[in-house]
Amino acid sequence: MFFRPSRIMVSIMSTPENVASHAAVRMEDVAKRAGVALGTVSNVLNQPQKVSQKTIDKVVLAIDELGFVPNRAARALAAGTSNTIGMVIADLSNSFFVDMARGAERLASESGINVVLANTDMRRSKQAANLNLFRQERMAGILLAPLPGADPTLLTSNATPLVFLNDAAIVGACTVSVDNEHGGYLAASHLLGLGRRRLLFAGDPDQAVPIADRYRGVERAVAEVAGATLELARTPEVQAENGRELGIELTQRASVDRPDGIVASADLLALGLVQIFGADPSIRIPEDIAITGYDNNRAAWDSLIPITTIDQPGEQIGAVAAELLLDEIRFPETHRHVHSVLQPSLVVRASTRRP
Amino acid sequence: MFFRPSRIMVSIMSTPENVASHAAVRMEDVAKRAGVALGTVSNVLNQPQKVSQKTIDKVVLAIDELGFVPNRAARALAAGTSNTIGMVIADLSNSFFVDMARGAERLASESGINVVLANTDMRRSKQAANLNLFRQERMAGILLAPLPGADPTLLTSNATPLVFLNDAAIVGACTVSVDNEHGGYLAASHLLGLGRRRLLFAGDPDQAVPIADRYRGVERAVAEVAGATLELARTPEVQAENGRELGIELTQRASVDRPDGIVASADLLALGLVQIFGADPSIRIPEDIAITGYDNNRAAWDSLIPITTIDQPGEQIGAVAAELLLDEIRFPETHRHVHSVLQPSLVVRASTRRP
DNA sequence: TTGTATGCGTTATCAC
DNA sequence: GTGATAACGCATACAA
Repeated sequence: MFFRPSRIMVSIMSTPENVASHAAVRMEDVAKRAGVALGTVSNVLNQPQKVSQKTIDKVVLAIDELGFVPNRAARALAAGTSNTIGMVIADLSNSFFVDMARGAERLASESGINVVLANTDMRRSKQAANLNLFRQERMAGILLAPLPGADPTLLTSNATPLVFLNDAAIVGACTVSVDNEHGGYLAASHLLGLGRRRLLFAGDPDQAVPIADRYRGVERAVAEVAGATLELARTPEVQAENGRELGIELTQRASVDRPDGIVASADLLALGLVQIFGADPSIRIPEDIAITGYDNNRAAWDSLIPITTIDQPGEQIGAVAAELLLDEIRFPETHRHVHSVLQPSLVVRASTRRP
Repeated sequence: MFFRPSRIMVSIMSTPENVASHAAVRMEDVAKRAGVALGTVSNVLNQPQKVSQKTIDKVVLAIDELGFVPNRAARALAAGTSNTIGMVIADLSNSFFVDMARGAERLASESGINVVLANTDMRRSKQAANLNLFRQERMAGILLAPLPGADPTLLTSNATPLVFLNDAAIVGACTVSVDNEHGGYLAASHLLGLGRRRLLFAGDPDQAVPIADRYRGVERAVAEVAGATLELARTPEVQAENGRELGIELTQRASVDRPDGIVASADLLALGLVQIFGADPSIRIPEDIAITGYDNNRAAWDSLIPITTIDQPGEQIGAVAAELLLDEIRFPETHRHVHSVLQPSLVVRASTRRP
C-alpha cells in the first residue's frame, strides 16, 4: 500500500559517492591499520585500563580514519550479554507513558545502559510482537507498561528479566505502580478541607481499574467527614466532551441540588466541566463549585482557569522500574521481586482555591 | 542515584522457580528434540515453503515444548542483515512525532519489518548516542526526526541507510517534510475567503524556521487580496499563556484597531486567544475575530470553542519516510534520494465559522 | 530432506 | 602488550 500525498514535490538527486565504504570495516582492519593485535583493539573498546595510553591513541586514530563502527550483534553473541534494555509502552500518545520512558532512560544512562522503545499503540498483537522482538534481540532486560488487563502469558519466557510498570496485579515479577486509591483520597480530602460537603465523582469506576481505585479513595475520604455526601456521575469516557455534557446537566439543576465539589477522574473531564461552568455567569469557580482533575496533563494548566489536579509520578515510575530491572540483571540469584507503589501528589490551582 | 518515593510499599516475594531454564535453548536442541537436522529448523523459521507441513509441525511442537526463542543477534550476524529499523525522534512529548512513528510502524509492518524507537528528548548528545546505537546494532535502516538545525555530521557514516523526517534542508539523503509555507497560506486564505481583511499573525518568525515559513505563506495570501493588511505580533513562545497575554493586549485596543482574523502559529497560542476573547462579552468569535491555530493538537478540538487549524500529516510523513527507507534498503544501487514535501490541510471548526 | 562444514565479527583465554 | 584460537547461535551452501 503506497502513500501518495495529494501534492508531492520530488527532486531527483544523484546518489552520493561512497567516499569510504564503511560497510565492511572490522576490528581486524583497525588492528592492522594501527599495527596492533585484534585483541588489543577489543580491549581498547571494553577494558581501556588494560591498555597503555599510547596504544589507545593509535587505535582510536585508526578507528576514526577507517570509520569503524563496532558490531553489537557480534558483540552480544560473543559476550552473551547486551547492554541495552527494551521498553514496551502501551500508548505513546499518552504523555504519562512518555514520562516513564524519560525516567527509565535517565536512570539507565547513569549505568551506561541504553533504552530503546516500542509502541504497543493499544493493540494486543503489537504488545506480544514487541515483547517477542526484544526477547529475540536478547535485550539485557525489558520494561513493560502493559495494556489494561493483566495477562500472565506475558511472562511465559522467563529468560529475559522483566519489570511491569503501572500494573500491580502481577506476580512472579517486579512491578511499579502508583497508588490510585490514595490519589482519589488526596483530591477528595482537599475539597473536604476547603469546607465542601456535597461531593461528586465524575467517571465510571466499572470502566477501568485505576478509576475504581480512585473512587474508593474518594469514598474513604468522604466517610471520614461527618455530614459529607458523595454522588457518582458515570460518564461514558473521560474526554473533555463528556465533561461538558455532565457540566450542562449540572447547570440545569437547582443550585441547592448541585455539588459544591467535584472530583473528576481525569483532567480532560475536569476541563470540560470548567469550560461549561466558566461560561455560566451564575456559577463561580471555585466559590460555588470547586473542581479537581487527575493526571496533571497540560490540559489542566492550559485551562483558562487552571485546574487543581493529582500529579502522577511518571518519571519516578520509570526510574524505579529501571532500578529494579538493573538489580535483577546484575544479581539474578540474590534478586527478590518487589512490588513498589509510588504516591501521587496534589497540585493546587485556581479551580479549587483563589490564588 | 537511588529513587526513594516518599512512601513506598514493598512486598518481598520469592523468586520464581526456573520451571524451564530457557536461557540456553538453541536451534540444535530444537533439531534434536524434533528429530530433524539443524538446517531444517532454520528453514522452518525462514523459508517454510521449502519444508513439508509434517516436518513443520514437528519442529513447531519442539519449539513450543522447549520454549525456544531464536537469537536475532546470531541471525543478524550470520545473515548479515537485520529486519528492524531504528527511529530516532527529537521529542516524544510532541504528539506530532508520535504520529510519525505510528505511520512508519504501520508501513514497515506491512513488510514484516519492526520499528524500534529512541527518544532524543531534545538533547543533542542523546541524538548522537542513539544514532550510534542503531548503527552499531546494524539496523537495516534509520529514520531520523532530527533536532532543529541541520547537522551534516549526522551523515558521517554512510553504511546504514538514513531518511530524515520533518527536515528538508539535507542533501545526500532522502527527506520527508511538510510544506509550512502552504500551511500558512491555507490558514490566511481561509480567513480572507471569509471576508476578513485585517489579519494578524501571532508568533515569531525569527524563532524557528517552520514559523518563518508559515508567516511567508500568510504574507503571500494577503498580498493576493486587495485591501487586505497583515500585522505581526511576535510572542516569546507559542504556549497558551502567550496567547492569553496577546489576547488581553488586543482586547484593550479600540475595536476598529483590532484584527478581524488571526493566524496563530500554534494551537496553544490560538487556545489562549480564544480563552480571552471567549470570556469577553464584547467580542464574538468568529463574528468579530476569527482565529486559526496550527498543528491540530487535541488542544484545538478540546477548546470550548473548537479551533480551526492546520493539520500536519504526521502519520503520512512517517509512512512515506519508511517507504523511501525500504526502497533504499532493498535496492541500494538503483535507489535515488528524493525530497518529498507533503501538504498540510485545513480543518475548519467553530473559531472561524459558525456550524 | 539430511548431515556437515564454513563463516559472520567479537569476546575471552591461552601461552608467549 | 602480542598472536592464535575456541566459542557464541545461526544462515547458507553443499553433497549425499
